[in-house]
Amino acid sequence: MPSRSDPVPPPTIVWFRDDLRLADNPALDAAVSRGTPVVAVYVLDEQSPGIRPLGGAARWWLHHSLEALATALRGLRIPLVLRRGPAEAVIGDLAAATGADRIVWNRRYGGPEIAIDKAIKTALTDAGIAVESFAASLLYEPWTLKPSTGPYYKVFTAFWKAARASQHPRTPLPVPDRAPGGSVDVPSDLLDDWGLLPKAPDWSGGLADTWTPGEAGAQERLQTFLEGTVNDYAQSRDRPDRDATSMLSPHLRFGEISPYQVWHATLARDDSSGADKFLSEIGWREFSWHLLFHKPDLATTNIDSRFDRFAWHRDQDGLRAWTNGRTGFPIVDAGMRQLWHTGWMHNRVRMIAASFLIKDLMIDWRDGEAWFWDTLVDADAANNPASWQWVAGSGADASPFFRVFNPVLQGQKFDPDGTYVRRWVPELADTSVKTLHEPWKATGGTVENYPAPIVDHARARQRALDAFKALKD
DNA sequence: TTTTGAGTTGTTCGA
DNA sequence: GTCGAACAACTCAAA
Repeated sequence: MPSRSDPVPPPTIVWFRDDLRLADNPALDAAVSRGTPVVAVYVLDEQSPGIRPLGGAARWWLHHSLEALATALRGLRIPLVLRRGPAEAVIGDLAAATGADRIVWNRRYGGPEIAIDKAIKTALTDAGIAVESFAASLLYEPWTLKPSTGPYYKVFTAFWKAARASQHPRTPLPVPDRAPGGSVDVPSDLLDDWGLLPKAPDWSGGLADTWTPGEAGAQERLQTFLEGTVNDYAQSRDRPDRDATSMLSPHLRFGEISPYQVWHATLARDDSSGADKFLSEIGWREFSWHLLFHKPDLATTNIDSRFDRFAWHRDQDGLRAWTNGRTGFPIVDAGMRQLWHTGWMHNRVRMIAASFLIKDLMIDWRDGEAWFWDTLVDADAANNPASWQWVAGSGADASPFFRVFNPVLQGQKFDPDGTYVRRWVPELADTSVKTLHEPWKATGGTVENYPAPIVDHARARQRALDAFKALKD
């Protein structure tokens, strides 16, 4: 037992970033296991070079997730210090103020984030403070998988095959024990002062109705998914009218749950083809980060540079109709309204909506990516741009240019009863299922309050095929 | 070095 | 109604 006169040992700082959880958190685990006081910090960094500011929906999520994290950490006797500013300065100040002799974090994989972390590591090490980092948010860190030819994987199937053959993901760590109490008392910002929540207008009601940010909410979502439809997942995942997907994406985005936890829980529950399919979606997340690591400007630059000369249409009216969910194509509008209301859109509908923007309207995929970045609760620096480039055909392993989704057929195929459309487009609630996905064919030709289609899809498709075909010359 | 098989998610057309 | 082919080559990754 330490006596009163013992000097307080220097604390360890745990820097939380995209890993807002206690369980399976290697950095936190390492800090607590030292047996000295622990200080946790989260830095809202909107100033370091290259950092992309969070979108509105993500800011809402972050606020609630940090609240949950602070509460959970209190149970471990660890204070969560909130600081705003450029990370290098903030972390340096905090290390000095606390007298910490060690700082730990879980690694990040975006270009600017890697540069920041590297600079901080150098500065702290030079100052005699130990730095240790861990793998926590990816099963396969981007540099650990390399094809026998070429610098990185550009085809998902090969990537995933190599990944699965390389190693089995480690077993998740439990929630650590309580840290020893200490007299570390560090001032913190007030979360409310960060202004992460929307005001005037507060558009977050639909988000609050849909989600429970935080580690407990993430675990609950995983359990619900695993108890339900995993074995049916391969078939049902494409149906936006059913609750057949895990909806774990925002929890994974903020690291409230780790892919290791998802991996092991899924396999413990089920080893069917549904589980396999679900895990391959985890694989797509890994693949996107693999791409971002090797292409840090993924959000701004076409992987296929031929697309640099493509004459995207500057169609403000079209873009506005799309963002507002008023294109006149029910499945597209339903998706865009689901996105606005809940901060999330079903994967199948994301593809349809993205294809419509890019191919039917010929609007730059970056405009769509930016809208999703602002409105999705799950957008991250890798998956959002990688997916948009995939639909555009400019990305790795991309969709061929002649693949143009037909919003009517897609609606009929994946929302056959119209349950999804009726839910999100109330103007169409009473429309017969026969014309629900092409309401311009309804008796009378129009549906009250619902817009006429802003393009003729057949003609738009041909226009897109011609334009994209010309790219290869 | 060269060869070979393969590549998330579609649509349309004609037989 | 159903089915296969065409759509466009090209690049990737492994043998």
